[in-house]
Amino acid sequence: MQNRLTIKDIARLSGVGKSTVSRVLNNESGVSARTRERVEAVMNQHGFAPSRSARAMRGQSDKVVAIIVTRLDSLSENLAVQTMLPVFYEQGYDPIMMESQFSPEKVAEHLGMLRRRNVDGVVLFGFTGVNETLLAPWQSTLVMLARDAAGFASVCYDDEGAIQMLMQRLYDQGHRHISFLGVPHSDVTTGKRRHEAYLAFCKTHRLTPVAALPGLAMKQGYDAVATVTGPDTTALVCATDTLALGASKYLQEQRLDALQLASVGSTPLMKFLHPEIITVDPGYGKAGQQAAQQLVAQINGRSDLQQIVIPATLA
Amino acid sequence: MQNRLTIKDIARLSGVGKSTVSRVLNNESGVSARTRERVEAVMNQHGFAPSRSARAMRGQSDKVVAIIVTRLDSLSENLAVQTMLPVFYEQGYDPIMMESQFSPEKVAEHLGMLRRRNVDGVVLFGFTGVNETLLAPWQSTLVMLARDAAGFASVCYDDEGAIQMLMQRLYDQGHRHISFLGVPHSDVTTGKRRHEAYLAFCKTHRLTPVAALPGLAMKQGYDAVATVTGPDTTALVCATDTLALGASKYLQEQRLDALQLASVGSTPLMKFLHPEIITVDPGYGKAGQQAAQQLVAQINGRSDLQQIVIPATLA
DNA sequence: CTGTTAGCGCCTTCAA
DNA sequence: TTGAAGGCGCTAACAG
Repeated sequence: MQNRLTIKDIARLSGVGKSTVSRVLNNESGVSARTRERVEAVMNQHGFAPSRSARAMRGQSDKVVAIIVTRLDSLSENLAVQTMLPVFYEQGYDPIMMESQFSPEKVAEHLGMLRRRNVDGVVLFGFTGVNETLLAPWQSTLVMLARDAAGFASVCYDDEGAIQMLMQRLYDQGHRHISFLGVPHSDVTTGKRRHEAYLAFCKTHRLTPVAALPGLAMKQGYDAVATVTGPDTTALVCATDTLALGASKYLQEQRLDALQLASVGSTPLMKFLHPEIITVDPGYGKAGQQAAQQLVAQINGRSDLQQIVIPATLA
Repeated sequence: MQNRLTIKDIARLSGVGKSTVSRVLNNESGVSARTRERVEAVMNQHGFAPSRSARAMRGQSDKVVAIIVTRLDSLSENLAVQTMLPVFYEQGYDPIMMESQFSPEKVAEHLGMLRRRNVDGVVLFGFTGVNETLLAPWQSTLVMLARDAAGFASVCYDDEGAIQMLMQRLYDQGHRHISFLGVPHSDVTTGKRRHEAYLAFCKTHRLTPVAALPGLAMKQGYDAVATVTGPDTTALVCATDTLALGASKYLQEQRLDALQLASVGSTPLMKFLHPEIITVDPGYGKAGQQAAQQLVAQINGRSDLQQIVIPATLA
């Protein structure tokens, strides 16, 4: 890049010493109001911006964080990332993005690179298989999203609450034969917790649970519908919007209009394509914002490792 | 971060001078094989990684690039970003992501920040309204995607080719009343070019063009279908997958199964949800990769400003 | 081939 | 309240 100004230039231009400029730059006390004003004037006039790398070198911090999403095209994760970006920018952090593609190896690889690169912190969208020992070095500078792990800060969704809300709503509407489409228990949050919340509700309300846990993919939802719907089934709860999309396609093809779908996750796509599906918003946006704030606070040593749970809301 | 090793440490540990270590680090010639091996051994043994900020300061380059997408949840842009990330990592660049949300002001804001940050280069997903004078300072370090602009490097899709392929396919299947759903001409590529390619094909083949250019949104596609379909319409070409999704929903609701849909953009979601739609792949993945490579080449002064066009392929 | 020396832009003592 | 000097980790001259 071109000849950028340095504090030395600003110092010369405003007739003071380098250190005074530095003090002004960092809002340090011990500079007379007049001097400060003058220096600031010169800075603005020339659009001066201090060199990041030079500051980083002295301060030991690059002001860089990483966001590791599972997939760039995850609708829910997108909503979370959308809200965290502004937070990071505002705080002067450069957020670099990476994709894990649900592969623990990729995470390991990425974290290795991030460590070598001396990054300040990481937001990691959790998934089944992330090895916690791998994360150990990041304990104080990592925020996990969508999952919790002992000893790590995290921002989770209210899995139980979300399912409960959907079930209650369906129950109130008179449904008594509600099936469930979910994810295997190896996935603790989206899989186990949501399924168990479903079972718990059934038990409490004396309903007969009928569930399948095929996985996260649309196709899996599509294929599994038949296995959980019988002649008297009136409603179907899906653990994720992706599953619901798959299920919905199946129902449409089979002309099973009568079956009421419900699902966790109300993304814009879902709401447009299938406004008839009852959805609950797990609070993706809020989660992203919270995660970013939590990470920044941790980096600055202004916060303990918190385990935050975002409340769900009926959409 | 902790006490990381420096080249000075490595030098001491391997009994050579700092500059020798530096030479090894940068694969410079003029180091005896034996010395090189020894130094490399020490480096590996200690997992040494040079300080980015120090190098940046010396070299005037932070090795940081920015990717400005229009929206994080754009399916097509996601596909492109997915392929460019690995390229940047491999070349040692940190890619930071930003969202323009189709707002020229946001772009201006982001570019300003990036300039102050002294970023090395930018990949910008173009859209209607991006002010070219705004981009002037980035002329040599910017690659525009999905649009071209005089004086800038760009990677574009083959708009004419894509539409032509769809039309030809439909024509071959016997369709003679093919309508078109597109985007206003203020959008030069997705709007004007695709529409004109449609018109051109109609002219050549003596078809009567029936078109509407509502915009990019799903809802707009949904709403506009009725205006371009009559009793004898047998096919409908959509300029984007988003429009096709909207149109498809309308057709489904109206039970207009007979109408053959076709669209530019074959994203995974489309292919799952509507395999019956004829799609053409504009080459999003390839485009991302090319854009990243082009940008890196430009940054290193190894390339002129090229205007690349990605060939489309029937999916 | 290899070591020494001098900064890059900034922050941090230490004197004045 | 201020300026001068030193050094962060690295690279680029210049000597050996």
